[in-house]
Amino acid sequence: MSKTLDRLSLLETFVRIAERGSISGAARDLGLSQASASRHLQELESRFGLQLMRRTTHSLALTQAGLDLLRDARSLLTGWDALRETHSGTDSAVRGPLKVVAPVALGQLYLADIAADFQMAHPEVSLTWDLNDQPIRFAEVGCDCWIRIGRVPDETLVIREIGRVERLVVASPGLLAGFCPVTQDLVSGLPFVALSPFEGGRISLRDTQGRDLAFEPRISMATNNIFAVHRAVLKGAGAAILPRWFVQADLDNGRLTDILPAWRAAELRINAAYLPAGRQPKRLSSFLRCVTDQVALVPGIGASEPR
Amino acid sequence: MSKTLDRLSLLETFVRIAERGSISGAARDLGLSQASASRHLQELESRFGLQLMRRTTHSLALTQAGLDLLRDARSLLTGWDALRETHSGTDSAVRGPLKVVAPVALGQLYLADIAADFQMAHPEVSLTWDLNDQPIRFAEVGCDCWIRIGRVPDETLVIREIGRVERLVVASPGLLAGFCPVTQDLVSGLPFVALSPFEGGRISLRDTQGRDLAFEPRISMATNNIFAVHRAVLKGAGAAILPRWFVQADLDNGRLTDILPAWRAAELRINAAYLPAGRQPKRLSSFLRCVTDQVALVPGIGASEPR
DNA sequence: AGCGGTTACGAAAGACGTAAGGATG
DNA sequence: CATCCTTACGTCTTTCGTAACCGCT
Repeated sequence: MSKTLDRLSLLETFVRIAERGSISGAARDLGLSQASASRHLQELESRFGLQLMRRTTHSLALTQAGLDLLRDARSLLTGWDALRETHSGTDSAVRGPLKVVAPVALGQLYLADIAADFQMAHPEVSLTWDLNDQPIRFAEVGCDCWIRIGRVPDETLVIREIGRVERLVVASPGLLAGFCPVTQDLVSGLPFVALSPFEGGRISLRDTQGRDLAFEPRISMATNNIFAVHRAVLKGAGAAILPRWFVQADLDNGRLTDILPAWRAAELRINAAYLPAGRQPKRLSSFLRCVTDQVALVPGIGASEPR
Repeated sequence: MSKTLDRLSLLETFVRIAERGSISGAARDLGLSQASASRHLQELESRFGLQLMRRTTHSLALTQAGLDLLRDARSLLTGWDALRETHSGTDSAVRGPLKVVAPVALGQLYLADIAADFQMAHPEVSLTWDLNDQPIRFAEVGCDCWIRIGRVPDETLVIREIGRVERLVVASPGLLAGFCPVTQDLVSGLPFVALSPFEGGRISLRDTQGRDLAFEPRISMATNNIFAVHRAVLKGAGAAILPRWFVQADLDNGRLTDILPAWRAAELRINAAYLPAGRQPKRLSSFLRCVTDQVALVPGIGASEPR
């Protein structure tokens, strides 16, 4: 067992191997020979006295121990990165790779603009913008920041609320022809277009005075894609609960109507999650600040206090 | 500039040099030659491109940059330590050095017992138990856990409440001869022995129903030592506000009286502070758990929820 | 003069890449 | 059979300790 091999380098190699699922790939990335990368991994295993990856000739799989280590290793490396940035004599700019995972719909509209602005404000940042609504295995995926609507299913991450989604009940004027004006009683008779996952088949609303209203709508159509919901609602296939930021333009030009202006579905939190490390690299803290600030300007997204 | 020297080792050497205030001393500690330790420091400075310590031939002084780095370096090293412990194949026991700074009075009585019990429960831990009521410069001192009554003057630390000090107004039966029973009105006529720092010369009490009572007592004696207060109060030099944990025995055997049983001075928080690192080494998390649990058993110290 | 930090030098350790070996889909 | 990981080997980098050098107190 060697004594002098840089411990952080060992972790870097390990993390890269885990990300790429390949020793030779990681070696290419890091400018090492395959042999070196392989040795690094062995060295790490030998130091910890446990197997991190199970090797079958043509594939690598993290062991449970490896999976556990992966998260902590990333956290530590982030810590080093931040330390290096904070204490480098030459004032370092915001730079380096930054991988963000965000929800599809939000991420391809407003957030995409914000992300693009951020990148252009910091040209030395190399931004990876992955849109994905599914829970990700943060530790394995190697991302720096995960933006998610609603609960973040990972207790090991630091969660920070960056906004809230105001949701309202909308429908096209056509659909409403026979219902005008819509009352609380009549709304339960409307067909609804549901955006999956749709919890329990019930819609729960609350009005400005805190009163509750719940009913089980007739679902005319269900889809997991918000744009499909949108088209269906425009055509009059049903009413729907949609985020204000998504339908604001339609409300303005009259293609959709907020049919129960006093009533709102529960707000959803927009959370940003990242690894706990003593400090964050500038590119991440800067990105979070940027997103938080910009998101607050989007109609129907109440901002939370920056911390 | 070398490329392969272990980055964490560099930081370790730097931290040790800063703690010892001497390169040769640190070298001895770490089992290196003076030359190596010196080179490590130079190497670190060269990598960061700034001067960490100002050397005059016979003394070392941290520069501001060095001071800043010190804290983050410790945090990172703690992170490595925790990672190594968490992921070592051979199940690691609670072990290693642990330096705690605690308040003098609390630290030489109940807390000393708790600390001793902890050490005996974990013989492989080498415990340094420094008692000090003054604010310490955490980053420089190199301690792992700082227990302090009241506010912890360091925003970079993680604070955790481990208990609260209930304080009551006590006096010796002798002093009370002419005042028995003591009423709210009469108490302001009593001489008081003050425990410095004594805020603003005023005593503020609150009763069980939330009513306030404040007065400016005549101070017969002021000292920063709680044992001196204790002796003076026993002899009848005045009443005093003292923690319940400190006077419980005297109350039980009648040498002191809780003269206003319905009234209490504001509770003081007992806080534990430590460096933010992703995870804590077992010896620290284990110590915190032990202290929190044990402190809850001391009369007059309300425990907070463990997290 | 003594103590402590820095620099020079030779020796030893070890990390790297190349290349060969072996296993799997 | 192509790909990918591991192992062996020779080279070369780099680090280490010793020891001489230099500056303060």
